[in-house]
Amino acid sequence: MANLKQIAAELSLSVTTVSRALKDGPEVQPSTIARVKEAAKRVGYLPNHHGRALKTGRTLTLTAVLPMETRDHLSDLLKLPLIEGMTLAARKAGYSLSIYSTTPDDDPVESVQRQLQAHSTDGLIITRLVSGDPRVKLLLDQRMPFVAFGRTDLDTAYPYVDVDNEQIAYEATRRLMDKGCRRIALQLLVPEDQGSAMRLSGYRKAMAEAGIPIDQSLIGHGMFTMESSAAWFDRLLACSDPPTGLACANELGLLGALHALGKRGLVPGRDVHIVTRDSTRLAHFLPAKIEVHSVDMAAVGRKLVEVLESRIIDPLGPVETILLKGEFDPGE
Amino acid sequence: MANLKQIAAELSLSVTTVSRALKDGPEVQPSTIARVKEAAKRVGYLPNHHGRALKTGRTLTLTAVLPMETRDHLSDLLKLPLIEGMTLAARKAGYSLSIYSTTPDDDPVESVQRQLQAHSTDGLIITRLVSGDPRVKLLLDQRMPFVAFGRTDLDTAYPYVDVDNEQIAYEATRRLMDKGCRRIALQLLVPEDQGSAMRLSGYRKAMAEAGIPIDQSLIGHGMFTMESSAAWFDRLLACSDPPTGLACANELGLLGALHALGKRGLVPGRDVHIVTRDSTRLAHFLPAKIEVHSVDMAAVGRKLVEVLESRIIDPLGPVETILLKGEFDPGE
DNA sequence: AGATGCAATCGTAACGTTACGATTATAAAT
DNA sequence: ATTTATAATCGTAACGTTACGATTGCATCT
Repeated sequence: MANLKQIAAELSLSVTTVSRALKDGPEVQPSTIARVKEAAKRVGYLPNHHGRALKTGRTLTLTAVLPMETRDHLSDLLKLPLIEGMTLAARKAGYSLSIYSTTPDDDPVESVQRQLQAHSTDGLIITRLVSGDPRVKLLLDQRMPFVAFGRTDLDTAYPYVDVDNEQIAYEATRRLMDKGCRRIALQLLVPEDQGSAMRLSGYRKAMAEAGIPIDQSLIGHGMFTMESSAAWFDRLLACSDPPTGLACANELGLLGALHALGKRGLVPGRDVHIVTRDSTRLAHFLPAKIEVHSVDMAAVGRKLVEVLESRIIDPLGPVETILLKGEFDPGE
Repeated sequence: MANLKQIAAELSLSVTTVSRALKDGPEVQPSTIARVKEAAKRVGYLPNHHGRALKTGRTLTLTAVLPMETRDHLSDLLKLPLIEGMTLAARKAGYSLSIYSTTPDDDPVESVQRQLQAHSTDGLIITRLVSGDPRVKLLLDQRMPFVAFGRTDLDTAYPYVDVDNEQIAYEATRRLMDKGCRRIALQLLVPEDQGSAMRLSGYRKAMAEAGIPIDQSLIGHGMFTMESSAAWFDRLLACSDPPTGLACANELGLLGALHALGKRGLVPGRDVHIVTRDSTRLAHFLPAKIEVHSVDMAAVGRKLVEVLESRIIDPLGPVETILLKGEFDPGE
């Protein structure tokens, strides 16, 4: 296979000059640069990744640690555009992207540690942060460039990309108000989760602006199945003053809501208005009229790589944090 | 960071001996091996990927070339378990997996070529083979270990993993017959596609066994949207002797069929029986009674890696080809 | 003429690893 | 006591690259 040595021999140059010529070194004569580049192209030279990595310490590889969702495959819908966004952005920046899938019984800290020590990556993308995530501290300590998808409750600054849950919930609530709803149900996932807290805050803000008092019974937590979701919405619709606007937490929540409505013969878009999150695909195929507020996951992937890249280039630079806004899908 | 040199210095041994001890070389005294391993563990030694790759020529990296589906995001459902299967199997075998996403305007041959020449991977997984796929020839010529997901019409032998479309269509047809259907509609994607040809063959076989003549009007091609799919099924249902069994090509096809049925007030499972492919998720959430015949994509991913691995270990060994069967999802 | 500066190129060493032949020490055989 | 075999360890080179100081040639200035 072609390498610098061969090109050097062929042109009676030193390896050094060839190396420099290929990166347009200012010390090399323009005519020599041209000759070298021509020869490199002719013999199909591509730099050897490992020789370079060994010498420079840069691997031109990024690694994304992604948890496998064996339990809830619906949320996977979001993961694929994320992967696509990351891989393409990485490629554009000259990196290749390695995917490290973790199973539920993998120790997340250990999986990060292994990546660190094998020196096989220039930067890490971590996802699914937990409260006080130990990986953040570990990576900061070791000075391994990284970026997190999501925030957690740490007082140290670290680079992350996250979805602006507050804005999303605010806009969803406002949209339901625009449809005339005043009693609006908000479905959340885990109350202790940072994202859910932000969503609640956005909801509260919209309600306060409209001068509508908060009814705690319209705020629900912890529905992870369609069944439990349906049961909750069913209970709400059964009460004396039922909600006329529903903000679903995700796709499962939407299906639960539809189920509950169907049971009572209520029609979405007429009797009740629904806004849901990140369910473009499903909502698109359902006959019901549903508004979808979603985040461009491919953009999240791109941003993750961009932040990580700038982190690698300048590890001591300002800590970038990015919040991505959601948008309503255009109506049909 | 810990390396062989440091361990050697600490134990007053040569780098060679340490290197050998860590791989249980028979030339090293057992007591020395123990000492070395203890020291390695203590200082947190992990072999440097690039030093090793440079010396041995093996990178311990596999690369999967995956096309991005900007057009039809539904089929993506199948890709995520595929990725998960591949990454986990790769990890188990001591490899890391790199994802190379290609956009529709990437030249597939060039993308493979780049991987080849950068010497940055031990093996390639290629997908979406086209008729007479030039990549197969290229990779065989260059002796780069690879495995394909899917078959194509080449007379040269090459390793692949594929889905047994013939068996799947056969079983789907049989299942509909078991429900009492005799007029069975078969929806296919692209007629010139190898997979569709095999499906047709499986359908024909089942029909022949049951002594039912083939009605060409019940075999449909090339529906890539829900709308066109709905239109086709609608036309079928409108005719004088409509089908009572529908075999849908994929999720879009299923949605089209349901749409057509709903329009005429027909109920799946009562008036018409439906079998569809790889739509577990969607079918699970729809109220309609639908049978789903699906292939375990995580298993496909695992098999791809396993075949590729054995290819790397023994490039001149027998060419493995694997056909994976589909299965009906268990009823509720 | 000799010194000075600059442009262009070269040579050596190093990154961390492994392959392989050389070397030493120890025990067994003559 | 000398040879021979064996076990254990060492030293050197190499994989392909890049960093850096050294070297060469040539024009310019005093």
